[in-house]
Amino acid sequence: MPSRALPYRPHNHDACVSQALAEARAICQQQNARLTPTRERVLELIWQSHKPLGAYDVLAKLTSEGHNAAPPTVYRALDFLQQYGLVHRIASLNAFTGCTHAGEHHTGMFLICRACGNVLELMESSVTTAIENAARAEAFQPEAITLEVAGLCPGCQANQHHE
Amino acid sequence: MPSRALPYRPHNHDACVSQALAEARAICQQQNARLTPTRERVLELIWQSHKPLGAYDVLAKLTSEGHNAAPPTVYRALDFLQQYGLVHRIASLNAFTGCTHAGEHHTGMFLICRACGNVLELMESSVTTAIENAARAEAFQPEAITLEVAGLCPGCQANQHHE
DNA sequence: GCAAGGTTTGCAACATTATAACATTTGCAG
DNA sequence: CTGCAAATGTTATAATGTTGCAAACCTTGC
Ligand SMILES: [Zn+2]
Ligand SMILES: [Zn+2]
Ligand SMILES: [Zn+2]
Ligand SMILES: [Zn+2]
Repeated sequence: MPSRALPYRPHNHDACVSQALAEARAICQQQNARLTPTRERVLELIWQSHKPLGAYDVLAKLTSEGHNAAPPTVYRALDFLQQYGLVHRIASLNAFTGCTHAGEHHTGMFLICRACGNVLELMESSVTTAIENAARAEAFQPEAITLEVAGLCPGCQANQHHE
Repeated sequence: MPSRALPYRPHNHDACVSQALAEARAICQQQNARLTPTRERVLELIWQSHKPLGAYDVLAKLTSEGHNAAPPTVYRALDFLQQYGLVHRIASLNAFTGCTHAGEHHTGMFLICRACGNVLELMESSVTTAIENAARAEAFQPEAITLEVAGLCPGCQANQHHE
């Protein structure tokens, strides 16, 4: 499996997209889930960049393509994609981003640049473990972790100096 | 400063509220911020329990008290309270909860019980540090951390067995 | 093939959460 | 008192997400 490019720097993003789509098709086939045209198109739209997309942004792109879509169309597709671990919802942005570790059963940690909007998803099992241990120390049984870090990506830190 | 009770178990919650209000008054006085009646009342309403309250829940309580309130009334008060670290917004719930470490300059970690809805705010500097280090390892400059853990609190884990 | 049953989609309406814009009032300093 | 900034009232609207039901569509067993 090819490694992922960093979202911040220019890269062959078409490769990101095609890799994500290929993985999605494989995962769905393996799990007997139907990656219907609408669902696949929504996934592809979300992967158009590394900036999370709002549900209504997706909706607008669909309708501009002539697709006869309404909010439930998008939310249902997003629900499906989340269920199979193909996209993540970023709670602090009310937006969705393609999962860069699909099929790996993980807890994502998201680095969100407040300047350029790009998101990098990390999979830091040590952080996840530390969080779970802190929860269990309070006798709390953790099930789902939302971990989102806002700040400045490397590129946007550099740009700060010029202003 | 008295220590905080765990939200899950029965406790003298009036003490939680009065402590929170006293701390809020002290913090605002110290910072020359005006804890106006509306703002103080909103803070008190949020502290009515350890379950986060939606902005419109607060609004409903205000109007039911005869207060002539509209959405901006509540959101402005909440903005103020957040700014001075007196309440936190829980992104995964679109709701607000009283800060149990007001004035301590911290990053909260929230344990959210999906069964009873209570929230416990932890201040785990080791977790925070681990997160920041993971971010910096990617040359990312972290500024704000959203860390919310959904699961089952001790009480609700026990109740699961009886069903 | 084809009927039955479950899944997916279309569609309309609605619910919830949050903000914008502008007028008015209030508190405070000079 | 006067003038200014901060806070609030008021109306409208934007942005995000859900419900309910009917139609279209697979798939599976016969
Ligand atoms: Zn890319
Ligand atoms: Zn950036
Ligand atoms: Zn309490
Ligand atoms: Zn609970």
